[in-house]
Amino acid sequence: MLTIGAVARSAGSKVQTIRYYEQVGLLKPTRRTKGGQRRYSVADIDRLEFILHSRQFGFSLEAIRELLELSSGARGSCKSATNVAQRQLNALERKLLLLLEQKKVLEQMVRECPCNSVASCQVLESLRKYIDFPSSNEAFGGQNNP
Amino acid sequence: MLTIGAVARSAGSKVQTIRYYEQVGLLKPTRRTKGGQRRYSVADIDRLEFILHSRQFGFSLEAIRELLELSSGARGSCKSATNVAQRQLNALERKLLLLLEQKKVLEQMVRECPCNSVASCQVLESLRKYIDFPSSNEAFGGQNNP
DNA sequence: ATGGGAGCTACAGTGGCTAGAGGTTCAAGA
DNA sequence: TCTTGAACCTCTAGCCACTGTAGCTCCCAT
Repeated sequence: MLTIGAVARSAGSKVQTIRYYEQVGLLKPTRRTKGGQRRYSVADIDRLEFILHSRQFGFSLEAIRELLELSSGARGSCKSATNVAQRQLNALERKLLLLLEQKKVLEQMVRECPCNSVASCQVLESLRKYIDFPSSNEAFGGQNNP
Repeated sequence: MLTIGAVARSAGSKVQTIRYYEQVGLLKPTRRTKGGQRRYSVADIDRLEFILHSRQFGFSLEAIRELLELSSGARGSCKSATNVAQRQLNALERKLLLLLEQKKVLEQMVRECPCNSVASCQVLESLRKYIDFPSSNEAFGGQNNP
């Protein structure tokens, strides 16, 4: 039975994040002391770690909700979990293509800039003239960077 | 002198986005009709396109503000613009490393899953057991995915 | 009994838009 | 000139996944 602070330290997350996961229903409400403080069991901690690991792969909280349900064995199969992972992988690949393209063009911009005057700055010039690269308007659910 | 709708169509953005950029000060308030509707000059449109191009490279609105100021030639040099671009490139590279690592592990998970039973699902198993990969806590300013 | 670190709730803010409500304006056609 | 109705206007709320703060209360060691 650990306090929320101890759990946060050992899992490498923040206290607020844990409370947030409870608030949005990813973690079940834990046991509480008389005074209302949360106390965590091993099962609670396992569930939190599952969530944190999943977040590391960029799974959205919605996807994690799905994975947790599958993991608890209530319904669905391994196939469903693999589907969720595959969807994530597809999104990841689209994102990667986009970023690689960005990188390529940015590198060229920086490389080609003579850095003499603003008037002839290659970076600024490119940004003024730049025309869309192909695979731009892709959906990629909520990767955000903490 | 174009309407906001015409500008949005031709630039491939949304009307709300343009108004938003004005609201946060990236676009200067434009000329208005007697009735209060915005009308855009060529210079206004150039500025908008500069912003949209920059967004395509993942520059934050804050960075774009800086680039716009440099672009207008008020102060700063080409070197500063290149610095901004270089910073973006560095962030991009960190992000790419992270995503590539994610991809590698996700692929392995999916590949190795026998998809027979939930009990032995490789995906779920990995998420339960997974331990941090190295370069995780990197800051990468507000790439978000529209 | 007391001090203080750690917990609690509730709410506001982040970035970069996006969507909707509810009202006004503009320009083309009758 | 009048009438449509599409397009404009402002304002506000919502998205995601947290993070930070204010102003409390609790728990435990001394």
